[in-house]
Amino acid sequence: MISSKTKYGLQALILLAKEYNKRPLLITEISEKEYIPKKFLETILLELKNKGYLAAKKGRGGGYRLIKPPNDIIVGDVIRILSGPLAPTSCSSKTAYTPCPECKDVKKCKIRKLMLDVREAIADVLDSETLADLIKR
Amino acid sequence: MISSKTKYGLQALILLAKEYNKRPLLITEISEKEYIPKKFLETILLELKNKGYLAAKKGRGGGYRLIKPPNDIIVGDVIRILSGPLAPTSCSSKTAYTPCPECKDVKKCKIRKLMLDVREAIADVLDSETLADLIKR
DNA sequence: TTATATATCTATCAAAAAGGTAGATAAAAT
DNA sequence: ATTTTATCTACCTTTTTGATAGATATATAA
Repeated sequence: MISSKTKYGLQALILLAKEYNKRPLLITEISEKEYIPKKFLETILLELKNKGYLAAKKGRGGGYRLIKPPNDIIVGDVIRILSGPLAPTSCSSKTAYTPCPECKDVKKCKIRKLMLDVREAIADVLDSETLADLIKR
Repeated sequence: MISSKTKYGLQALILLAKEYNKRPLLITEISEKEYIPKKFLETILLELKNKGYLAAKKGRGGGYRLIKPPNDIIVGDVIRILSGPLAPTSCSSKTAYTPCPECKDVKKCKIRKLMLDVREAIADVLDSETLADLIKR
């Protein structure tokens, strides 16, 4: 299951993508439209800003906007930021590989082999989907 | 990420599958071979028994054994028992569908549509893999 | 320059889930 | 009867999730 945080982040990005190159959106605005707790949303947007996805402007006429065009934003990357690696186990992660502490022989582990397949299946979907694709669905 | 519980359960089932139609395995035995905390493993094996996957026998010469042959056991089903639905959101689950509480229109939700694809990708892998396949990897 | 509108920072907090453990009890075999 | 095993009852601790309150910094407009 993805966390509420991740879902909220995607919902916000979808709204922001629709206003790309138009006007910035306020935290309050996004919060109300999507029924996302405002203070929680604050922390999510801040994180996405710190990771280089959003620009923020304070004061009247301020708010958040997307930095990159929606078709340059890979959904898989957004989810990695908000939820961590896509892989079902750390030993099957490409971006954050670590072997299980008690694993006798990583190369022979049947569960890992299966999870590598699962990871690939998930990544195939999420890494070929941009924010622009998502909106068009 | 799958939980330790799920990983432990799969490890135990793999051992049990290798002894299918031979001898029952003791909790202690599985626990020691796979470095699984014994008391925790107890609860996992009990759950798999209650779901119809294992038979248990008390007393000397007892232990746990698989009820069904390894190629009749679908890994996806085992994971559903130990971790819950495969889908990334409840609104994208086939076996445990519930809409998000604040969702305006489930049919139009872009995130859900994406997650349905992810769910399918995961299920394609896990529901076509039996315990027998897993061991052969 | 002051007021107002906005994002940002600091510091917590509560609830739920994950990951266990202790110790008594029941049942089967010898 | 004794031993060996699973099972049940009842907790417990740590981590993660999902927040909230309140002060502060910064930008704009009057």
